[in-house]
Amino acid sequence: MATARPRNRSRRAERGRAGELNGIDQLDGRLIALLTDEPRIGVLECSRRLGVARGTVQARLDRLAERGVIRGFGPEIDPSALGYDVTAFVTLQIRQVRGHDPVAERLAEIPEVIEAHTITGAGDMLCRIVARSNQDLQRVIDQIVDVQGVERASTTIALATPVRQRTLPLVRSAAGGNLDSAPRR
Amino acid sequence: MATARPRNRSRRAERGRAGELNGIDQLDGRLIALLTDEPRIGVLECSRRLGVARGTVQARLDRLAERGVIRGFGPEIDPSALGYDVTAFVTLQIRQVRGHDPVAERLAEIPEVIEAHTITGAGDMLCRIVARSNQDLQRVIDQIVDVQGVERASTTIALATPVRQRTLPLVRSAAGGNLDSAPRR
DNA sequence: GCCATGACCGTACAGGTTGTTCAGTATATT
DNA sequence: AATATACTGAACAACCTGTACGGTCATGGC
Repeated sequence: MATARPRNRSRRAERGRAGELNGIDQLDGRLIALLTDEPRIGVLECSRRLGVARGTVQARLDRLAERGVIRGFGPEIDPSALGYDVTAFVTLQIRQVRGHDPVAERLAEIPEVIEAHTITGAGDMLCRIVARSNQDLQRVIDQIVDVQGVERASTTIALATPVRQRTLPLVRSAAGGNLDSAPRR
Repeated sequence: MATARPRNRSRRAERGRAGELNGIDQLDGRLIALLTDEPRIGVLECSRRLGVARGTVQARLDRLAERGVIRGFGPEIDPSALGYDVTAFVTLQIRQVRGHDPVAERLAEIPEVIEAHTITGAGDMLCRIVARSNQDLQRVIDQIVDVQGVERASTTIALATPVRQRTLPLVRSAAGGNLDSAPRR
């Protein structure tokens, strides 16, 4: 039963030289999918589930990490479990004197600012913030408005999150198709 | 040198009965901080770095996971490494016939929709989406507008992300203060 | 057609880690 | 004073990791 499993025929064609930059093949995709819903399993277990050799999984993981596709395996913290039940988006108007960066630096010092982007359109920056309550939200917003360079802030509260942050569907479509579990074993 | 290390005096006071819901003490915070910037280290290594017994780290992790503070350790995927270089925020106006949910379900079927919230204010929903290029963005937006119930979509492109999604500062302030590395050992 | 290359497989070994259990000690609560 | 909880330190077997090796196969250049 040694050579029963057919090799992936035209792998090199997909990854070899061309397409190496963004390439993600099905195995990569399945690996990511597997790790996404059972993150604590090890390399060996992955190899068993995916039906490939351990070294292969190891190599794939290394390459995915190296290419930056997998940025890390840090713990995902749920702010609401820490008492930060309110999420809001704040659009900032910024005094166009010295650009966004000094503002961003100040924003970064506010723990409740979870994320900040510079944007096109009506506003200049968009921030995601959290707070312990609507009252607390006011406090956070005040802090933001107090930042040098911020002219106006308009806030929108997130009521529900029907689609939670996710990337798997993206991986799935980048890998081309169905990433369901293992072939056998 | 057995009992040299002073115990954390008033731990029970913080966690015991009251405050148990959101409580995160400094050790929890340090543990999370540690795992955040070196996610692949194991329980044993954590215990060494934090200067506590292995069982303690294990217990803390279990409890944090159980309480939902740590949602998981899934791989963080960088969409831009997959070729999705463009990030945008789309505010949706929804025909108020049957609520948001049917719309959310449709949105969830679009891989490029990374996140979706229902919101207060001018719009009804706010989505974060990604695309391979500005052209591709048009395609994604079209898909969104095609969703039954979506009346209008106004899009804002994220140009830069000076503050990347983060939760550590939150943990730091929830745990009360400085979470820097280990005490000794 | 031949060979170098890259990806994969299967195997092997040492060393470290995990899961688990246990008794012992300190602190806060009753 | 008794009890419950949290932590320590130690022990054990089972397992996994890092690493290395030789072997196979398909691709692409010579």
